[in-house]
Amino acid sequence: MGVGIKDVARAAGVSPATVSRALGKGPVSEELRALVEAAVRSTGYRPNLAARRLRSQDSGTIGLVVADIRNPFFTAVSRVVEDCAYRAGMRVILCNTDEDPEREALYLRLMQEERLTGMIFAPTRATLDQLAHRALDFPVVLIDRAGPGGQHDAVVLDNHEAVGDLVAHLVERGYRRIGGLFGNASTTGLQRRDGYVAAMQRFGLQPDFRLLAPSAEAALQLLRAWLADPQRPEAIVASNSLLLMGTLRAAREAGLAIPQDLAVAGFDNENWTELVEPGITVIEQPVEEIGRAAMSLLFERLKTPTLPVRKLVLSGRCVARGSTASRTS
Amino acid sequence: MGVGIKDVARAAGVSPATVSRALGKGPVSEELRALVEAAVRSTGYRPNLAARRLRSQDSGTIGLVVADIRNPFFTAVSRVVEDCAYRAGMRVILCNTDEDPEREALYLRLMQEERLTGMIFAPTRATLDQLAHRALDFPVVLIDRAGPGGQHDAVVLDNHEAVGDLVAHLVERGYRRIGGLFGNASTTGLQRRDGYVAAMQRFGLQPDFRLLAPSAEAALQLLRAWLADPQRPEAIVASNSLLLMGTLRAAREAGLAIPQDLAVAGFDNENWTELVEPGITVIEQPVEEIGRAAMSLLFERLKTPTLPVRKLVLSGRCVARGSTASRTS
DNA sequence: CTGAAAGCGCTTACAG
DNA sequence: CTGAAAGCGCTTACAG
Repeated sequence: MGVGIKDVARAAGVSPATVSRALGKGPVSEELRALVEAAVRSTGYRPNLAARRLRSQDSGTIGLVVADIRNPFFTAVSRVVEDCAYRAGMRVILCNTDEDPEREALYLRLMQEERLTGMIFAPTRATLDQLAHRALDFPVVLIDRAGPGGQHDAVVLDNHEAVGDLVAHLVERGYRRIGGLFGNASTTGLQRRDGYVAAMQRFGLQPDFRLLAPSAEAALQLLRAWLADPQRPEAIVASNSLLLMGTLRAAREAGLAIPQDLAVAGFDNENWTELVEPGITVIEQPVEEIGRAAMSLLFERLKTPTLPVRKLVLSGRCVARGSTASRTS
Repeated sequence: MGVGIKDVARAAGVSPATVSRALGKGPVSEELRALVEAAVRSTGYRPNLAARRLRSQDSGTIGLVVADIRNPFFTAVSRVVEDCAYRAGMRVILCNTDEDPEREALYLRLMQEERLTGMIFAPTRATLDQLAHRALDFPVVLIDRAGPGGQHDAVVLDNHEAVGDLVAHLVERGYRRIGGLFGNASTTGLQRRDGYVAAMQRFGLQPDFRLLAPSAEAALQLLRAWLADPQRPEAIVASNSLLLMGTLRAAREAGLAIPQDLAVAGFDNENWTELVEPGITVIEQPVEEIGRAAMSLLFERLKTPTLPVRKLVLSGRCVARGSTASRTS
């Protein structure tokens, strides 16, 4: 079963080569093109992409490798990436690594076997370091996480600036003991930690932070102890939406009123941060732009492989809400 | 560039056929297998999946076609589906239709060109109706949406029961004028509408519902008028998390206290429904089980194509929260 | 513009 | 168990 290009050729009374050209960009006379199109319709022919990819040596496939599609940041980015890809006639293949370097290595192998056209990757620190040594057969654009310098194009948030905005915002409103919660698996968490420390020192304040697994549960556990401390922070800055959610849960559990007993600020302008009362002050990332920019960098790299490495650093937007209202006590 | 199976064969001193067998499940002696494995390592060989797929006539690819990956229900299901697929050595290719029948048709064609092994599909009503006529070359498992009978395996929520639980819950707590908000693009919205009407009649109450586009914005707009009506409902049941979010926004905007001025209940146990105050009463769907069951049905269908059509109807769980506390007035 | 022929990189009957 | 050969369904130089 399965009608192939030869069946179409026979039905149209032309050669398989002509069918191929009529379907692609090859030069064909209008008459033959019409014959072929009619034959395609009458036979119900559908090209076999595996054959096309093998022969043309072009998989037309973008790999998108992220920590977890359920992280809303990656959900949003993936939607943009897929729209861009389909519009360009390409497929995307998505992998969730759960921040596990072994799974990252596994999927990198898989991506090679797919003979990817290009990849968009949010690596863990461990893999980011190795990426320099490792030769991939396709261009890579890093998103969300990238080291200094680097051999790959990247589009990231200005983490230093963003967390600085958050700290400044809190200081302005009278908070001094500002604690930080940062993910320990990605460069992003560490960059935000660095930005936090720098900002605190700029204000002459004592940094006080914790690195932890980037999950709501981990944050909740850690904060149970931290918030019980008499020297507990007046405010918490959380470096992603999962940690932020854990922070909110912990505050509720401890019976702390926000912001009177504990101010809260974090990253990612999720729906719930607005719906909760009081609303949570967050840094909104330009997710759409991040996705589009990553695809643009990739396409430009494919067109001109000799381009110098480019790193796009985008600014977040501080959305101030009730969770960081001025300290009145 | 690119080392192929022939290069490995030469390095190992065996035939390409033997390399292929050693890498696959073919019968090979232990000695030759070891030679091949060493050669694979020394050459850095990675199989070309396009070639393998073409030759073996097995794409090893699952299509997952949903309305929008940003809908948390689909986000969660997609994660489960991908885990199952990768564990079985298969790839998944994801498409977002935005409930647009034209895009659904486009992606169905694409899936045929990919020579899918199988597909998991959440269709709109329009496409669901056509699916009966249309011959696909691969098995399809419907999720979230399915008609009565049907020629495809399916796993869906017991919508009738779930919405009945919600209505009963509200009635028990003293609400009578219970309005309904249902999506108009999917069978799910209509089934929940039907369940709502049936439940209201069972309690001798007057159904009062609206069908609308399944978006928070549409719900917000519609409710601006509805909630201004002096005969406005005492409670709103919303048929998915987007409509529910719009409902909450509208209530806030209108200055209505929940549940005193307006009780609210809906579908999908999103994080925010718990974090908001009061918490929102919702039907929790067994998303993990839905994803796993869909993959199981698909794999069993592939193994035994003659199996009778199976439709799995799973029950939701009613999570009662403050948004539907007993009516005190 | 068109066709005949070669070949992309594998797997799989077919012999042995 | 192993190898030589054919072929999956296309595209693309190569001639004309």
